[in-house]
Amino acid sequence: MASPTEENYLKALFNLANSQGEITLSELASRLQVSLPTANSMVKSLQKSQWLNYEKYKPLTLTAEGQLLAASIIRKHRLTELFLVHVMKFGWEEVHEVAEQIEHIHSPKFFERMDEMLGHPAADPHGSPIPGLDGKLQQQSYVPLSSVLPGQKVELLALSNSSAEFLEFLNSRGLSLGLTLTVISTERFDHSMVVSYTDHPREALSGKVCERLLVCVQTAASSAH
Amino acid sequence: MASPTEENYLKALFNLANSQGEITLSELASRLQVSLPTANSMVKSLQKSQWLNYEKYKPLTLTAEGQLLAASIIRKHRLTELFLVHVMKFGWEEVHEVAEQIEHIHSPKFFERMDEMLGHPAADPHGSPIPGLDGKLQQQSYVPLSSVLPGQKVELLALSNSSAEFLEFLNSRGLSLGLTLTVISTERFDHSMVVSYTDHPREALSGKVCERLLVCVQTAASSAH
DNA sequence: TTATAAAGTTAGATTAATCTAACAAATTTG
DNA sequence: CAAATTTGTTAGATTAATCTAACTTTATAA
Repeated sequence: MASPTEENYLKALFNLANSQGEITLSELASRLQVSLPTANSMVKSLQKSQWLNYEKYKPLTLTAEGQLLAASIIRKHRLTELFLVHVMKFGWEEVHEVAEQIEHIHSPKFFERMDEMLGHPAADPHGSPIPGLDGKLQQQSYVPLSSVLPGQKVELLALSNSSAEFLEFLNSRGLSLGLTLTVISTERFDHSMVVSYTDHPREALSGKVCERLLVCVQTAASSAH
Repeated sequence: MASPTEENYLKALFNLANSQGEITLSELASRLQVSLPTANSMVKSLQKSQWLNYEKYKPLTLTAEGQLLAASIIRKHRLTELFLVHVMKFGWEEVHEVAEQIEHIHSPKFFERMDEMLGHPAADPHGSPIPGLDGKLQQQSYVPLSSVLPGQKVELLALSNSSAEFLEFLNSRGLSLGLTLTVISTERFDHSMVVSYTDHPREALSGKVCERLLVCVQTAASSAH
């Protein structure tokens, strides 16, 4: 069984692999704020546990087992964040630190209950996908509202940034997650957009705002039921 | 800050002090399933952190600080158990192991939210009191039903043992926590009792059962509102 | 293409938590 | 009260996770 420390290394390796592709030891060390020799010796021990492929001076890659384990920790982290926000009424800014601790709890049932209580969500409040129990990441299908063309209907599913001020602004416009928006027009010169939604037939949103609203474009398949 | 290991030692010391009074090193070691030298060296390190009074060959006592810290961990443990049962629908038998892990989470808000969601409970499902934020244990006012005199009205608040069979038995008699019972008579020879409660004007309970039902005798103060 | 810089490795030390073996103090008991 | 037993202590080793210092390999660049 992996120690919390090992789990943190696996998580970092997984995240680096999914953004950079190749992982170097220095990247790993700086991500985890440890010295190179520390990362080096941990890498050797993760190899011994069969979670990592390691050869001297070569880039690092997770084994299939390592990927599965890493994904399960990220799944626990993201479920926890959602649970804290939706069930325990935490603010989005407050959840990360606690989730970093709770992700290391060993109890399949605990996290499956969270998942049930949340209705099997596919993404956390920041729009990051939640790996399934099989360790597979659903490909992230969110796009910023700013990239949507006029006439399209989209569902507001996440925010790329959730400062208190931004949330207040959204509240003041009656914007909340889950809402369906229709893009009416876009302004080429400042990238602002006019959209319509419940009780708001014409609302203008600045380019900055539109970049931060993550939406899912509704296809025939996703809007049918 | 205390490590999870140190927290477990403090918890054990607190519990031993509250049941045995004097704590010996061997009791501590056997409670925690570690060797005597291990307990000995940890005891010295707890002393250095000012949580424990220690002198060679003398019994162990927690400092005021140590008691406060220990109580806060027990508070987190018991709140977690209740939260798992009442909010997350765990069975009583399943909660202990998870609570042993979650009690080490550092997040005042997390546990205060649990406390709120549970309505500031004073005792866990086994009848053990939950220390307040000040580290004080409400004096446990539960007594076994077997020690209650005929004619008295009591409230069933906890069980001293909650095996699946016992819970099933209670269900079959319509007995549940929170119920008000009136003791009709006791049998001196086998310690069985006859009690009455909702829809059960005369129910005989064996001495064994009566010992396991923890009740609070209703005073004028506690039954008025 | 060789010199310098960056990245990676090895060696050796430290701290926390654990162990066994050996010894010492305190307590129990014949 | 002295012998035997229990309890507590010290010494020394181990493992995980970390560090600094010194060195080597790979990459960059003049």
